[in-house]
Amino acid sequence: MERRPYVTDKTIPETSSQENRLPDSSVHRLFLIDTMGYIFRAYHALPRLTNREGLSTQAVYGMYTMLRKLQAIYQPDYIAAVYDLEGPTFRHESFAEYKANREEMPEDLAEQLPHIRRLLEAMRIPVVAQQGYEADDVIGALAHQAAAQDLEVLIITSDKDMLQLVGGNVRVINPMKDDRVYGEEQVVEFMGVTPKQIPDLLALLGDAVDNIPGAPGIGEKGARELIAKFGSAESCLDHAAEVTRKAYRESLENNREQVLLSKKLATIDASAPVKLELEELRRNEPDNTQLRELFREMNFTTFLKELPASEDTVQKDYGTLADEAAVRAYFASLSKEQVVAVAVQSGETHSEDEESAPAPELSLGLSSLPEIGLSHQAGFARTVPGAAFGALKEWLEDESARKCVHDAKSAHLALAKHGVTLRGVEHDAYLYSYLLDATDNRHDLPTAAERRLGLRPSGSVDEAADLTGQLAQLLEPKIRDAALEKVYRELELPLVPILAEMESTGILVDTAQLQKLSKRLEGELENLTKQIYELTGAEFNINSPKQLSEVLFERLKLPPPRRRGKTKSLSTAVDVLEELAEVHEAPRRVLEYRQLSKLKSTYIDVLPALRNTVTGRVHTRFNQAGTATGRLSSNNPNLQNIPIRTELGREIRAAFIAERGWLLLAADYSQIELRLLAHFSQDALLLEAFRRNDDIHELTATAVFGVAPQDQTAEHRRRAKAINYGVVYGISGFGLAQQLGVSPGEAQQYIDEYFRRYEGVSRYRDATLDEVRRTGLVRTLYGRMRRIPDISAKDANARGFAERTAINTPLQGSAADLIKQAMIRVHQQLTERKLKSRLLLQVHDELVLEAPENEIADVAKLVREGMEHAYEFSVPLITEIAVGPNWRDMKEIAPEMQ
DNA sequence: AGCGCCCCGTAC
DNA sequence: GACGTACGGGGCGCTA
Repeated sequence: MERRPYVTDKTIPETSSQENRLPDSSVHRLFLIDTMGYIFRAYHALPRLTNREGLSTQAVYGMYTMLRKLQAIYQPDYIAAVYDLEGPTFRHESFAEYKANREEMPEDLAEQLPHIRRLLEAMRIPVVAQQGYEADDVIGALAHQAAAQDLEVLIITSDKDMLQLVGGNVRVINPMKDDRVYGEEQVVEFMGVTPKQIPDLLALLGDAVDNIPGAPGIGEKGARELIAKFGSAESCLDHAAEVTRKAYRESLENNREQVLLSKKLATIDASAPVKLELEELRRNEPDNTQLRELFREMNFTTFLKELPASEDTVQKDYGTLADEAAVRAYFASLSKEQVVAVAVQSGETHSEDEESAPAPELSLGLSSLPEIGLSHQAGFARTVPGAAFGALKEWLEDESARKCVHDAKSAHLALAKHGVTLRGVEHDAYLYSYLLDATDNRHDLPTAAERRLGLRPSGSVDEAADLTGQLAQLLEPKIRDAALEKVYRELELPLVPILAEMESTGILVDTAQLQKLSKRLEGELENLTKQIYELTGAEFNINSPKQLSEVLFERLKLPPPRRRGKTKSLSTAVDVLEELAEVHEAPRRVLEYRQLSKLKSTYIDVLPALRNTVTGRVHTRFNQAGTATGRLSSNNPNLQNIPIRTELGREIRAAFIAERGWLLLAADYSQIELRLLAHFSQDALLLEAFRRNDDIHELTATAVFGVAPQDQTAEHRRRAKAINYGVVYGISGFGLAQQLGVSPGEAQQYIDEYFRRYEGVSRYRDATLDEVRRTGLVRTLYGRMRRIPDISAKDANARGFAERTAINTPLQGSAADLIKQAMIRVHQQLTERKLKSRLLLQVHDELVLEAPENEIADVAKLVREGMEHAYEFSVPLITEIAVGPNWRDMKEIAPEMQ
């Protein structure tokens, strides 16, 4: 390697004296790293950092940052990471209590140590340690020998004790403080004594960390003065009588042996029997492959990007199956158990002729895998041409042909377009990735390949199959280790074809109705705009909160809200405007404008545009890997947030209609999360209430406000309902106050009373939080998991959020598990009974189906049974079923009507 | 022009 | 200063 010139002005702070600069010479340089000392300090100094599997990583991160930086600045020729070994040293022999009050190493630091060893190995930094000696002594001995050979020695440490080694060619850098180089002059400047006097200083001062006693009553300032005056600890003791200050004099006189012992303990023993083998410490080029692997595991994406591109991203040469015979031969060559990774690419080729329909195009990549769980051989993928379609279809539809895919739902949909029903999928790397880290919302193949394999795919279908196979091999054992097999096998995988079918069915939307609505709103919005301009005397963009805030609070000087947004401007949120509406007409109009404009732009004008021209229906996409709790999400369009609360909103809902001769059937779980709370907490009051089918909000109003049901007002009920749901959300006084519009103090009283009355819920809350603190994660009914790393965060805000998440996720997530199970049961029944009725939508606690009129009765019964008995709980589940021509005008079917 | 963030509002 | 989970529109500032 080319030698860099010695340290330049740029790398050494100007503030220090000339001594701070290393002499410009051809002398070789040695780094000696006080490894454990640095690790401890980095661990405590840096904010907690974890990878996506919950492993703490900040010490590894700090270590690499430090090494990278210091190596770049100082370009050492030789380097050694010095460690302590377990076991007693001569210091323990002289003083039994030495380091006796050391605390046990925190678990989340201990777990990082092996990875730091890997880091050093990957950076090819040799590790040095000597039984019976501490790192200090080993460093002392090595520094001593190296200095004798005229090497420049730089000791990397945050330990003040180590400054005693400074002198001549030996200097110290404290990377936790700055990147300054401490030579003799800086030590005197910093410590007030010479390097050689450091043990004397410590002899008086002691060291709480190492349990070295010192001379009680003598502090930093006193010790420094005494040593400066008398030169050494021994001399201080000999001249104790001359010390004027009484406390110091007596301490020196009474602690003579203790001071001498302390000095012995604080003195670094440069005679440790360790021999400097310079050649073994020569600095090497890092092993980038190992580093890449480590960074990927640690999730250090910025470091990953710095590394030179991986060699294995070069395009592999995949084979081709040229004709039907080749395809058949390929499948014939596979054993029955062989899992094959499949990647589907479905596109459309547009011919020159604009009029003709685009020709569907399908390409597949196949990669045969060794049995999942066994070691993976390099993926070998084959692209199959269209000519062999028949043979391929046969295999794809063969339930017994085991397959592995990434995003099975997309594969189903793509193949369905070509008349192929995909069967035999066992492994879905997309779902594996999601279940392993639900907090991350990107699990697509390129992202997963980059994160988990460190590969940047080029995008070919054969390569996709290869990567799919590799990912599944990597993730499947992790699924087993994390106990996620149940939720995968019983819920997520069986759900895939059901969701695919729901998406492909779509729902009918009355676009003519929406267009009429759109016209009407357009006029109303125009009116409101005019009125608002008149009322405010300004023409501005009402859609801009920033401009609106300026008009309301600067121009009109309306009373500003206490709450402001994250940016400079004051909040114009609904609760703020409602308050202002009492003193000015404009905010009222703005609220109306907002409502109309929101509904128009988000739903009314969007839905017709998203209607499929072929089916005439709207096909949402359900994301099965998009939420942290296990819920589905819906987009393009989002059909899980269609308005229901306002009259105008319900107009939109009315545009969702059934086919001629069919009806929509909607089935809702009643208060599902509160029932789950009753089940998990086993709270006596809640259990009893649900078993008797009592009104749960009424019960809470009675419990919290002490008002008998017959005396309760609507306001009592409203508050009780907010409290009940507040508990599910991980309630805080502040949040409930916000929701109810009462003071935080009052809200807190409600909460306290709630937990006093619902003892079981209170115990459940405590137990859940305790468990999260122990395990760092929560689980749902089916074992779905979510990591909560911030549960022990120092930041109270972050910790509070973690606690609320910890309470909410098992409830919301179990409700998600439950309805997924119900969907599987309902779908199973519909298929088994060969009914035409079909699932259309899932809205978290609601299923929407479309049924021919003559199937309604059967379907209502089957849906009720499928939902209410999807899982047996300590309380009954209640489903409310309603039927109608559209999603607004629905009439309930009571169970006794069936 | 495209992207990402913020504010806001819809659902459960 | 947000009691939980989402998606999305418009504004707006940042990059190009």
